[in-house]
Amino acid sequence: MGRRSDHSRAELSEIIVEAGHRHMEEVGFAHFSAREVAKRIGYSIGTIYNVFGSYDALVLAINGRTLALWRAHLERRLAQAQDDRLAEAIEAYFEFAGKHRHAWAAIYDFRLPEDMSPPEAYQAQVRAIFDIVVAEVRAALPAQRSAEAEALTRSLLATVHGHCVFAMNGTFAILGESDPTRAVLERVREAVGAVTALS
Amino acid sequence: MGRRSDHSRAELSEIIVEAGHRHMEEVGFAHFSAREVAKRIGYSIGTIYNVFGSYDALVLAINGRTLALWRAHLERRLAQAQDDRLAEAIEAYFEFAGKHRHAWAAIYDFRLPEDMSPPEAYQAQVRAIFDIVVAEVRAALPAQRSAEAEALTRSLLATVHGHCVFAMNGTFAILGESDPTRAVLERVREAVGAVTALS
DNA sequence: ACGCACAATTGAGCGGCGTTCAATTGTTTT
DNA sequence: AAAACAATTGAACGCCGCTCAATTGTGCGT
Repeated sequence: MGRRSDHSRAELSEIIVEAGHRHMEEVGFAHFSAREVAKRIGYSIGTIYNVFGSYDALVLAINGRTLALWRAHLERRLAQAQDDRLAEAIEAYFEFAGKHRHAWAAIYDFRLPEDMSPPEAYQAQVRAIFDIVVAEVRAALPAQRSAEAEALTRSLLATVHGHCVFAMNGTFAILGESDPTRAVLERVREAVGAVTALS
Repeated sequence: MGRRSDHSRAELSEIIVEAGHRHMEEVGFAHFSAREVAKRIGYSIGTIYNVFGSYDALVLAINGRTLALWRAHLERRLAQAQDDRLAEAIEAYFEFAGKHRHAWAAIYDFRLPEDMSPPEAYQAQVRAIFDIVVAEVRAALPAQRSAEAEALTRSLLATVHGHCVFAMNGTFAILGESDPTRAVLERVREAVGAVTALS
């Protein structure tokens, strides 16, 4: 058909995303380049564009893979969790961000044009992670208050995320915070405790 | 001396940062360009590099200006605050981010090389904003607990920041959160309340 | 008056980027 | 054998960050 190896679009898409993810992991969003991904898999730049159509779509696919890995990491850590599952989830959040700094940061560094929203598959990845955490928050809440689990989880995810961002981007270093996970665990316990307290 | 207008380096630096800030505000970090800044002020690209030395230093100067504007905004809103000063501070945080979306996001989109840390003047801007908030948090705490104000403020800033990020980047839209400031205000009240409660 | 050091400014040139698309190659189908 | 199809290429375009030898005007010493 074409020439050298002749993968189907679907196969190539996999290969590109995998190599792209590695490249992102190594150099970070600011130095990521579609041309370099092409070079690494031995294809030309044109092929990347035939498969993904645009730089944005390529980055979105790579970030989607990062989200999938993140979710897998979270599930693995929760599967082996003892009693304190919320603490385990928070540590898993920080651990993934720390182990995959560049790929993790790329999720937030990349923004698609203001008038577009991410494809459904990408949004589903976000919700999948959310759903895992909702289950843990709901389990930590009194049964008669479990209707509040989703709203509380959105807020607690944002809380954990904020601490993680400040830990990774140096803001906490500037401000003298040395133990971000302890701090955020306190915040989460207070929030859960506040719901539990008023029975 | 040179030619057209012959500003001193210090004057030019001001002019560049101002035009650069406007450009950043208009197009965002991803489409910001030093060449475009030069074009806008009627200078050549070379002059930008004579003054700032690198693209990174230029962006850092522009982000420093954004932080200064942010701090001024915060002070203005707190000066006209009624009773609930913490709520006012949170609203000011969100309001600035909303009014200056692109410039605000650029503070976090930009990362300097891993082995470098931001110049002291930049760090001072971050601490200046922190100090304003510390004063408010301390005022909300029982007198005998004010030693905890700084650690708590670091954590609460991260909490507010996380909610603001999710509000601005669409994560809250995906998850169905429609009132982020209400949510974060609850978290802040719980955290302050937890310190106040155990006398 | 003259020359000289100095400060400010230029812009062509380099390599790299995202993006496009006519051309090429090999496989299927007819 | 020819026509349709799928995969792949890479030169070309306009943009980017960055460098630096050359240029222009000012003020100062003599």
